[in-house]
Amino acid sequence: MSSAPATPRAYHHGALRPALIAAAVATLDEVGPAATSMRAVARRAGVTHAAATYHFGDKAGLLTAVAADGYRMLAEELERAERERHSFLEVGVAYVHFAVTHRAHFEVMFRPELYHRDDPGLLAAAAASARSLYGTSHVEGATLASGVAAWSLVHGIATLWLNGNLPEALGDDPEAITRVVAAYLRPDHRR
Amino acid sequence: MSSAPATPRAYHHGALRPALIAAAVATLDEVGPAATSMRAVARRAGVTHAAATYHFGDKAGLLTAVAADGYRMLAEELERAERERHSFLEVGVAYVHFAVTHRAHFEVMFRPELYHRDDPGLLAAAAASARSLYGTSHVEGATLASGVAAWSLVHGIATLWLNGNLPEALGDDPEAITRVVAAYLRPDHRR
DNA sequence: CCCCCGATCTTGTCAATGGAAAGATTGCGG
DNA sequence: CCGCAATCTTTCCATTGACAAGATCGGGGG
Repeated sequence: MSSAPATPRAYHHGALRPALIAAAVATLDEVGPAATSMRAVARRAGVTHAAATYHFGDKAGLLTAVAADGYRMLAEELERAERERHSFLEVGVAYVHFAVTHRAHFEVMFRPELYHRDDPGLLAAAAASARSLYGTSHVEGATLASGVAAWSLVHGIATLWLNGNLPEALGDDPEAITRVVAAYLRPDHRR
Repeated sequence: MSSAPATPRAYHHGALRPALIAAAVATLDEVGPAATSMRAVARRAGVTHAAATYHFGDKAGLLTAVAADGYRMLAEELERAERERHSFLEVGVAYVHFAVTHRAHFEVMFRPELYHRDDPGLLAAAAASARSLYGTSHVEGATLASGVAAWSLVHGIATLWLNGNLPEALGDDPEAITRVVAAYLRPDHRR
């Protein structure tokens, strides 16, 4: 009866690909992108590093999958914020919230030298995120610039926060900081 | 007479430390921080990898020197912009200009996991940069938040530009983009 | 004047890494 | 039921960062 343990550890894992991605995210969260190695990720997933190479080609391929997942999740969170809060500011807050709660994904996403920029799946996911950020209207000129201003502001807050570069006097809640700091954007571009 | 060639290549280099830093910056500019190795930097400087280890302790030590140089140069450029242009906006433009023209320094500076954050020389240089950014007045509350807003905005523009994430419709001049985008900051916090 | 000592740089070694090649194992379709 | 392709392992190689030990140089004290 007990011929099949809880984790069969069969020769064929069955779902190694997502398991490796999860292991990569966990490792990235613990030691950061620089110190994350294919072998450590594979060890965490219980396989050899060559198994990871088989599924993703190379290290950049693995991180490409992580980045694509990140863009998908970001698009979803931004859309939900837009849908539920109906506020441009709260979309920005959601952006910072994503960066802080999904640090591994976020850091990989904005370090293009780590992954394959031309991956089709990644490009599609990134485009979806951009749509959520700028809104559904692909406008030019002033509206585009205002969207970039809002994105740059929250992106700056997120990266500076993650690197520990924001003054301590602002407190330790990045979302609250976003609300305070974003107040210095001109309000006339909000919906 | 010709016993001393142009570059003596003596056993003692004479100024290996700054030469290694320059080689590191050149390598960083060419292949990025991830692919920069101690050995490649040492090769470029014409010495063995162990020579670099002797002068900087480890790889993080070398990058600490690069980051400290970067903070010193940034502080200088920001102060000059403030002195010559008398405009808060132009200080932000100078920030983006620094990031684009000193990409190697900038990328290392804001990747703290790459260097020794507690290095005294680095801390001093970073503090000088922060002073130039926020102005000489160390105020709290609203003024601090407005300074962080301006910093976050230009930092976001700089990092997004360096990663190629800004829409192409904005053009290819990051300083011009900064002037356009920064217009969406409330003007009441400028001097 | 000369030698010694410390600063500087090299050689050699080691474990870990990414990648590639080749082989082992498995399960599925014909 | 069998062959075959997908999946995973083993093995190997060049490179890297770090460390230890040795070689070389230069300047100051005797």
